[in-house]
Amino acid sequence: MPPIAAPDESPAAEVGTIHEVLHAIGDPVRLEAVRRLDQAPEHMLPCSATYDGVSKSTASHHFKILREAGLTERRYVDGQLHLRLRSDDVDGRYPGLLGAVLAAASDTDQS
Amino acid sequence: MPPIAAPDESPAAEVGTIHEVLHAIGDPVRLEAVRRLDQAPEHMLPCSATYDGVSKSTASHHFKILREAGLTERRYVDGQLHLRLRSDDVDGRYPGLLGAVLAAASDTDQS
DNA sequence: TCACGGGTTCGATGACTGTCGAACCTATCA
DNA sequence: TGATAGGTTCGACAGTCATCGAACCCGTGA
Repeated sequence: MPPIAAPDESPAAEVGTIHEVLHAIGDPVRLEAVRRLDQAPEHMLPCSATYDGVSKSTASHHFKILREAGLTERRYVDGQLHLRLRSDDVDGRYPGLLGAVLAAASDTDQS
Repeated sequence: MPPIAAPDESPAAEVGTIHEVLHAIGDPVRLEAVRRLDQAPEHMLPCSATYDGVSKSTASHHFKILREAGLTERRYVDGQLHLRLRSDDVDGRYPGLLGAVLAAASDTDQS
């Protein structure tokens, strides 16, 4: 079954301002979610696979921030809600930003 | 007179973690300061030339955050305290990050 | 239809953070 | 030496924000 947009998510939000984007990835939990999405097939993961160490409700709050900053969107895959990183859109708006941030975040993760 | 390090600033701090750096530039006042420094000769400006719209004490608080994240250092030039952006060090640690962030910040500034 | 897994919203809370003015510090100059 | 410009530290404060559990919502399957 191909990815289906979540009900309230067509069309996707615009990529936010640089301030919004930096604020969104400036939180460690959110940066980690973005990093995992970036490394996942089709940049997509079930929500629950994007975080550890916080509660479901805290995670949900973080998802909202990422979504509203235009970094992610929601998709139903096989009946389960996934997050997809909109790296194409973000890269179009801020060339090189995600790459540099994620390279740094991955270095940190491996150290 | 060549730039002299401020008294408590030899050696310069290390460039901080990606979390620290993103947090530092995630504030609009601080991002603007970094943007101005990036565009200044030798990436250096008098402190007072790096901000508008906040008080001296607030600015000083922001300078401290930038400095402790390893993004800037202090220098006396002609008897006046300047800030210098350590773009070489930051670029060495996080290649492409500053460039992408500042390109985005400059786009925003010109719009 | 009911149960369940998975995610969202709400309200509360404590921690964090940007902000300011006052007092202070530093370098410079008359 | 005293004054000044420019920056720092301190304390206070209001607003923000990450966090949580409870209640709720949604999609799915028995």
